[in-house]
Formats: sequence, structure tokens, C-alpha cells
Amino acid sequence: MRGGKKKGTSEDLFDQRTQQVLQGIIDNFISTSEPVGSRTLSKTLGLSLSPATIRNIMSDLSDQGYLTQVHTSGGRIPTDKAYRFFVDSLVVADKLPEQLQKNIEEISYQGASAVQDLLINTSHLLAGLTKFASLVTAPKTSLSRLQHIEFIKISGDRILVILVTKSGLIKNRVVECQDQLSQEFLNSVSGFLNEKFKDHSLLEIRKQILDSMVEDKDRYNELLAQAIRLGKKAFELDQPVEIFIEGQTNLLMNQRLHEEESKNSLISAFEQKSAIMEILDQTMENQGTRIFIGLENELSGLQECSLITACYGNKHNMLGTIGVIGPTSMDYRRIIPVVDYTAKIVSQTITSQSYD
Amino acid sequence: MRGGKKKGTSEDLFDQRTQQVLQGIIDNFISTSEPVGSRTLSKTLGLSLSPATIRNIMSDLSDQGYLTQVHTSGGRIPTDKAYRFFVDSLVVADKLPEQLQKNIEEISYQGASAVQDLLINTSHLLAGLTKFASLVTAPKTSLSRLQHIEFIKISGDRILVILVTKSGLIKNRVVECQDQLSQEFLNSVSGFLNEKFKDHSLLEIRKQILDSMVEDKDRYNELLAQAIRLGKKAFELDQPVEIFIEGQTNLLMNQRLHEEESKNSLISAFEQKSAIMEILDQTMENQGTRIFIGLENELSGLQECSLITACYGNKHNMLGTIGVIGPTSMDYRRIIPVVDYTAKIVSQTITSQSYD
DNA sequence: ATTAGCACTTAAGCCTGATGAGTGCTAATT
DNA sequence: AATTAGCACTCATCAGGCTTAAGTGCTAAT
Repeated sequence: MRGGKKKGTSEDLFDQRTQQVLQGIIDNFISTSEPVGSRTLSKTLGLSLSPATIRNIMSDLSDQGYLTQVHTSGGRIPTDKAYRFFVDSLVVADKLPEQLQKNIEEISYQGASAVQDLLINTSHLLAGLTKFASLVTAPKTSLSRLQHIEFIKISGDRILVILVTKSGLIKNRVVECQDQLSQEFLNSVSGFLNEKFKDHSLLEIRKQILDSMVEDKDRYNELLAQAIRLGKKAFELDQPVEIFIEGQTNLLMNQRLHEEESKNSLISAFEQKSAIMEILDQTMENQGTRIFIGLENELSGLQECSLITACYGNKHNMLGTIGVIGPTSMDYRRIIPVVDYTAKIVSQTITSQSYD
Repeated sequence: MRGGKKKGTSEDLFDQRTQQVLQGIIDNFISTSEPVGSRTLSKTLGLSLSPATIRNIMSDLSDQGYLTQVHTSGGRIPTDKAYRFFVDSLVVADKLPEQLQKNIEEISYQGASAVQDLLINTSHLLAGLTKFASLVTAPKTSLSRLQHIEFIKISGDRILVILVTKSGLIKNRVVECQDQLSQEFLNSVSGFLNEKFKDHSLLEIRKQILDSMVEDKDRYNELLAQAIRLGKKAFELDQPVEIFIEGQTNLLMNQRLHEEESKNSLISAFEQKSAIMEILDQTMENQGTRIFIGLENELSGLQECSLITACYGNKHNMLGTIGVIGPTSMDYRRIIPVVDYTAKIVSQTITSQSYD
């Protein structure tokens, strides 16, 4: 798995020994957060190499951009490039301890009868297990398909709209409505909409409703006219960014980034929820765990952090993303399988609860 | 307002000058966060007093427990007792600038058609305006009265329960149910429950349902039996602590408490949401702004902070609490009116949206 | 190709003394 | 009797000097 001894091929930049040294440096730095020097490494590393030899190797690694020095003396630390190499060479991540597996599986029990609860539990769990910040996005509403819609009159001119999607998401909103509509009438309207639009995606429904409004042919049928009017209100609600973030404080405390400035930019990064959403959205394309290290992150506040994400979904679609943000020097071997397995459990739970 | 020159009465511990000095120290410390010394004060304060005189006064204040010294030299800082005195003597807090008033009034516009949205907006606003941490509790469900209940069948054995309270709170939960119940039947059940329990408090309803179960006389009437069974599930849900906290990071960054330890205890305080809830609950008794300074807080993590709370509600009841947590050396004159006015606006908005 | 040896660099720890803001006390002043 | 000036004292902070330990690069020996 680690690439043989031969040199020169474009993937295999290192001979085995160089690679072991790099590994050693990364491992060392991950656990101590201190720059690592040649002497220490010569002792820690199993290979019987003198510090001098290791120095030579380290010097090469520096030239190739895998290591940097904070100051002239004082050991070296891995760069983003080193982590990237390290992560890529982790063909198999660690097996998850059984106890952890059980912890993760519990997210579906703790009163998570609705999908929202499940996602909140998930975000809580990830923050707790990793001691970093966790991100969880709700299934994109506009792509979800309609399971059920219902209107409940709660006062003269206020109507509660309840929208249940196939993915199990429940949304409610209060809309105001001039016309005095009776509950019976509202029932017919919801009956009509349910029948007509069940299983259609919300995006599609919105489009069709808008089209109907333009055509305007149904204006003399009161039921249809109202159905369209109410439907418009119910479906037009541009869904606010739904994302659960937890454990920001973990990150700020735990952090090896001691500098005020980087903390502040991190905070402001968290405040740009829509930007984070966008990034997470992009990860939905391909399944499996994705890892963004340091500068690979587009959001500037995160450029001293690593982001690990995985998607969840049902058999038809990827629905949303879960993820963790931690320092670039996090223990990838431990964190990756946690995110991975959590996504798997979320998927399972959602699938078993979804209505298709 | 500040009490005359005469001494000896139990309220008026200070002559006017002493009080001015204390004021000066507090003002100074609030704005600079640095211990203030006699020389500085002699210059800043309008009174033409020599540092020596001020030292004598300060010495007295120290004896009475209003000031402490961090080290032998190096100026004095106000104690909790001093803040308490300061706050109590603030008969009228500052008038709120109009711009701020407008900002606050906006919480009811930003798409806050449902009470939950309003509360989230509020918490966001408070954190933003004060740059501290904000707390907002939702109306206590168990005391709210029922406006409407509805059951929606969303798959074979899963039923969505929607509960709308008079205070405008909307709750939904998914419950599972062995018996295959048709939507029509569910409608009868909710019709029955609505009729029987409308305007009753949820607590009361739960009690009555449990009583009915014990009596067991309705066991042969299928509608009643199911109504009780479903009602039990719907109302028994012990409402999870609903509290919105925002801006914890504000507090951790902004903070004059530099020590790691106090930050950690602060974080753990925030994690004990139920403990915070309890404290806020206690504030619901009396209307108006309440202020807890430093050690007056029962929760240990908050003992280096001050908590400012105010209740909101409608004409019948106090429903919930909003509040801010900041350093004891916060600018009370600025913060108190913000919390105060925000509570007022929340009350107004809720009242106009409530259904009674 | 590897290693030992050596001169060089630098952060961090420690001591030192100087500085300055502050204090308490006492005696002089008003 | 209240206020103030003066003085001796305390103590945090800072800069400079010194040492130490860990590290580096380079060269020459193995």
C-alpha cells in the first residue's frame, strides 16, 4: 500500500524510508503539537538511523514542500501537502472501536422520531466524540419530494402550513391569508394538492404552480384558485439555510491555533453559514468521506483547519452532509472513521424512516 | 436620586463624594478593564481632589468591601458589591437610541411568522447588539393552553402530531402506533380532542387523560379509547428544554476573564442547559429587568459574569425569559435598556400573534 | 551512502536592575 | 477637622544579559 522502493514514477516520489520519516514526523506532531527535530525522530522511529541521516532526509522533504520550519532551529512541522499525502496513503482507516460504534448508533434512539431530531443528535454526537466543531446539513428541501401537505386554520387570518417530505423532514410555517377560509375548505385544498403533487419534488411543484398562475385558466374554479394561491405561499418559502453547527467552543479552546486573529477569522467563518452550506453542498456529488486540508478550504477562516465530510442519504439520493472541522494536525486516523460510520448510521436511520 | 449628604441612615452609607469616587472607579474600569489608581482618578474625576484624599476614600471603600486590589500596588477594581450598588442606584437607565430601538423592532419582521422564529431572531439580535451571550427561553409548554391539535398519518404506523398552543408555539412530533388507523379516524380523534380540551393547559390535559386511563370506563368506545391513547402519546412528551443560546463565542473572545479555567467552567455552564433554564424560570415571577452579578449567580460557571434578564408574555401570563450573560464589568447602562426594550417588543409581538 | 563532529542559530528560561504606578502613613497645611 | 504633601515601600512589567537545550547545515571521515 505504501509504494515500493523504486523511485522516479510520478506517484511514488519517495523511497520507503523517506516516507517512514514523514510518517513519523506527522505522527509525532499530531500527538505533541511540537515541532519535531532530527534527534527526537531518530529515537522515536524504529529505524536505526542517526540524526544526521534523518536531517538529510528532512532537508529533502523541506525542499519538496512537505515540511517547514517555524524558526531556523527548532524542528520542523508538516505542511498541508504532508497531511494530504498522509491522508491519501491511508488506504484503510482505523477500525472503529466497538464502544464508539455503539455510541454512534444511539443517535437514532434518543427520541429521534423526526429527522430534525436525528440531525441534531448527530451534530451533538460528532462534536462530543471529536471535541471539534461539527456540521450537519438538513436534506435540501427543494429537491425533496412531497409526502404530505396540510393546512390548519389557527385564527381568523392565520393558517399553519405543514409540509412533510419523503425524506422525513417536517416543516411548518404560518401564513396569513385575507380571505376567510373554513377548515373544511382548507381540507379540500390540501387534499387536492396532496393528490396532484404527491411524490413531486418541491422545486417542480413550485414551478408548476407558478406556471398555473401565469396560465390563469383556473381563475373561476374557487378551489383551484385558492389551491394555487395557498400552494404558492406554502412552497415559495425559500428554505432558510438549515445547518446545525455545534462545538465551536471546543475548537476555539482545544485549538493549537493560539493566535487571536485566526480565532476571530474562524468565528466569522462560522457566521457565514450560507458559505459553509455551499461548500458542503459541493461535497454531495460523490459519496464517501472527503477531506479538505488547510488551504484547500475555500473559506478563508478555515484555512488553518481541516474539514472532513461525508454524505448521508437513501437509496435514491444523497440528501445532506455531515462533517467535522478541526485543526489540520488532527488525528485523521481516528476522526475519519468516526465521520464515516456516523454518516452510515444516519443514512440507515433515515432510510428506515423515509416514506419511500 | 443619589441620596443626600447626611450620613448614618442605613441606606445612605456614603456621602456624595464617596459615591462619586466609586462611580468614577466603576466607569473607569468598565471602559478600560484596568485597575484604577488614585492618581488617574484624581485627574479623570471632575472633583478637584488630590490623589491622597482619593486614596483615603478608596481605602474606606476597600474596608467596606466595594473595592479590591489585585496586588498590593496596582490600583483597585470594583467588587460585585460595588456593581450591585451601582446598578441599584441606576434609577433610570439610559434612554435607548432610536436606531437601536428600530433594530430591535425588526425582530418581528424578519420572517417571524411563527413564535419560534421570533425567539430565534431575538436571541440573534441580543447576541449581536451586546456582543455577549444571549439566552431566550420558549414559552413553557406545559403551562400553555391548547389551541389546536392535529394528527396526520404519514406512513403505515407513523403519525405526525401537531400541537399549537395559544401562545403561538407550534410543536410537532412523530409517534408510532401499532393499530392501523385511517386518516378519517385520526380526524375524528383530533376533532374530539380539540373540542374537549381547547383552552385547557397542557398540564391539565395530561392529567385528565391519565385519569381517564385509570378510570378505564371508555374502553368499549373505540373513538374515546384511541383518543385517550393517542392523546397520551401526544401530550406526555415531556417537552425538552427549549432554550436558545447564542454568542457564546462572543463572550469567550471578548472576555476580560483571560484565564483558561474560567473559560472552561463557562463553557460547561452553557452545556448545562437545564440548569440555566431553572435559573431563568425563577426570574419569571416578577416582571421587569433582573440583574444577577457575579457570585449572585447560583451556577458556578457564571460567577464571574453578570446575567441580565427580563420576561416576556401576554396580558395574562409571563411566558418566557430573555437574557444576556456578560462580564461583571459590562456596561450596565447600555445593556439593561437593550434587554428591557427587547422584552417589551417580544411581548408585543407575541400578544399580537397569540390566539386569545 | 552513512555518520560523526563541529560551528552556528535560536527560543526559552532565569536573573538582574531600572521604571513607574500604586499604596499607607505621618506630618504639615488650611 | 479635613485635606494635602511628602516619603518610604511594594510590586508588576520590561529590557538586557546570560545560559541552556534543541536543532540545523556543512564537511570530512568511515
